[in-house]
Amino acid sequence: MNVFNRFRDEVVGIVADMAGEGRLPQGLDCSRVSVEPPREAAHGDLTANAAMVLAKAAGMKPRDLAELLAERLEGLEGIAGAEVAGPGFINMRLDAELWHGCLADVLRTGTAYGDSSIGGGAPVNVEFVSANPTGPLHVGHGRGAVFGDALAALLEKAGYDVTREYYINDAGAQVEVLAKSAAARAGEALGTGELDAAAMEGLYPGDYLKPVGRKLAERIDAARLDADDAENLEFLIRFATDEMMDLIRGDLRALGVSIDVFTSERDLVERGAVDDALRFLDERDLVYTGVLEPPKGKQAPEDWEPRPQMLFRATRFGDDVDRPLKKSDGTWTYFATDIAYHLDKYRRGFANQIDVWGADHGGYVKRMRAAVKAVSEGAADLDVKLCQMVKLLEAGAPVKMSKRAGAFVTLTDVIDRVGKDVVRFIMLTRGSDATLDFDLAKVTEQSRENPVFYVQYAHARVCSVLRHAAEEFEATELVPESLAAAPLTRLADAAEIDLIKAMADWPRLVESAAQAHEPHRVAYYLGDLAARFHALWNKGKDDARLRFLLPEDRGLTLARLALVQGVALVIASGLNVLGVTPLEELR
RNA sequence: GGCCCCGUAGCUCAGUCGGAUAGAGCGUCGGAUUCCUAAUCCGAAGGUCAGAGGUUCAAAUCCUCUCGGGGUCGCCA
Repeated sequence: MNVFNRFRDEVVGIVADMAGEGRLPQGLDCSRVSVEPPREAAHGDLTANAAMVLAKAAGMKPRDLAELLAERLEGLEGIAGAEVAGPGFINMRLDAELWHGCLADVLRTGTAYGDSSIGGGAPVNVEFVSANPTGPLHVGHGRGAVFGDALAALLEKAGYDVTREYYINDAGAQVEVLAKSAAARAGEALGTGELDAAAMEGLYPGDYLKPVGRKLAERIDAARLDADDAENLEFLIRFATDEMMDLIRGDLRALGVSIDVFTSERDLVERGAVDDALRFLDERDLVYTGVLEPPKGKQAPEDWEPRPQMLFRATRFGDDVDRPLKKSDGTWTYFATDIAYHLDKYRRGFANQIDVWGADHGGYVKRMRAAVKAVSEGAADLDVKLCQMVKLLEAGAPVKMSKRAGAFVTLTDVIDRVGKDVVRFIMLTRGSDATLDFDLAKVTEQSRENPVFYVQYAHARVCSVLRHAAEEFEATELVPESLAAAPLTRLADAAEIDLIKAMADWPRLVESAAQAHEPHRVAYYLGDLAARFHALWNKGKDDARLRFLLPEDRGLTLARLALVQGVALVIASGLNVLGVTPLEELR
């Protein structure tokens, strides 16, 4: 348990004890009581808001209640002092030994430090990427992939049972276009000559389909390339989407993302999942035939005509209008199959669902949440995380992406250029709902400006110190388990204790970032921890007594090695969540 | 017109289930290197948290309205 939760329990316990003694009312609601590090270091190590939160119900002035609680807290083991401040905060200082204990805990726990049980093993489904199987992933997909994967890892660290899922949109018109494009490329391979832009009009023009066409040409004869034949089309779609999914799986592998479950829209439709879902809704009177108002935009679509449609009563679940389930040609809308898909996820045991989408899908959030409420009868919750655009830059100038020529910058282009670790870290240096500038030149710079480097450098510096130490100490003395037994009480400088406090904050950060579904907080935390470490390092330049390696004092040296090893472990623990490999050396 | 996201230092952005004197990097100015990687660090200056009301012990954070930027709006996914 982390130090903050531990003392929160103490505070709540004291309130209960005093209620038992009749000094406070029974049954006070302590759910809003928190124990946190104060914003100002001068206010001590911990601060509790209990007195302010409980004052009204207790019928006391906040400061009077705070005094009562502070008196009891002061007597607790590990607390060096407790005083009332401001409107009724209880500020506590902790014994240095308690912080030394935290460091020993880090060293014994290793990169598992920060693991939490708040998830309680509850299943969570994180659906992300879900790019159409019509081509390689581009940079925007990459952001969703990194975000989803890191969020999944964060939730795992917080104790959830996470499934990473990819929804393959292989049933719409776009895969027919793909099939025809692949057939055209196969024809090209069979000797009809190179296709120009005009010949690819309305098809996917990218070069990535040329090898698919060649492969297709080797498998079948020209007669089967006629996509107007339904049976042929069926085959071509299967073939081409399988090829595209291989391509995408390769892209994801290059990014270090591994998906647990791929679900095919086509399979869902074929096994009747959409009919099932719609029957389910219909039985509850949530489907009806009606006519929608035209959109009130300044330009109503020219071909708009009022038409009776099958609609879902999304307005009953907080949406603004009811939503269509069938297109005019009688096939299901994307929304209808997506309802079936989310019902399928719910029936597989996921009452906790997270979807990661691009920001251009923002208009669908309400209806999808409405649908999840409907098909689970209120039992499931869907959180949709929208990832904003990535602006790709080259030394400050926008990188041109020509979609028309099919020559857009792919995710693998970027990974090849800067490496998967850099891509992953940079993608997580902003909240998902902020647009992200990704400068190809800057992200590989070795400077303070580059957060990836800055954090990696801190880790590498620790490794460098340990390499130097290996000249004076046995390898067995330097492993974390041995360092946990070093004379840690000799760590007495305020900057050293501050560094431990920063480490002690990691478990708390894991929990809050996981609950907020915000993995970028991990990247910021690591930047902060790295900064504190670099600062301490430089103090050793001003004052040689603060250096980590002191030839004349083996005990203190071991204590400091324990300290820096702890930093490296926490950084590694955080980088593991982000899916970034901690480096032992920078060149 | 409806809905969603955003508006915080000159720039790029953190901080938002309400907490004390609002933070970081860059940029500007001034410093630190016979030394465990100066690839780093220390200090200074820089704010009407878009604006106006409201809720309360307490608002950048919650509510309402206004302004500004972006996204989106049946038969694309």
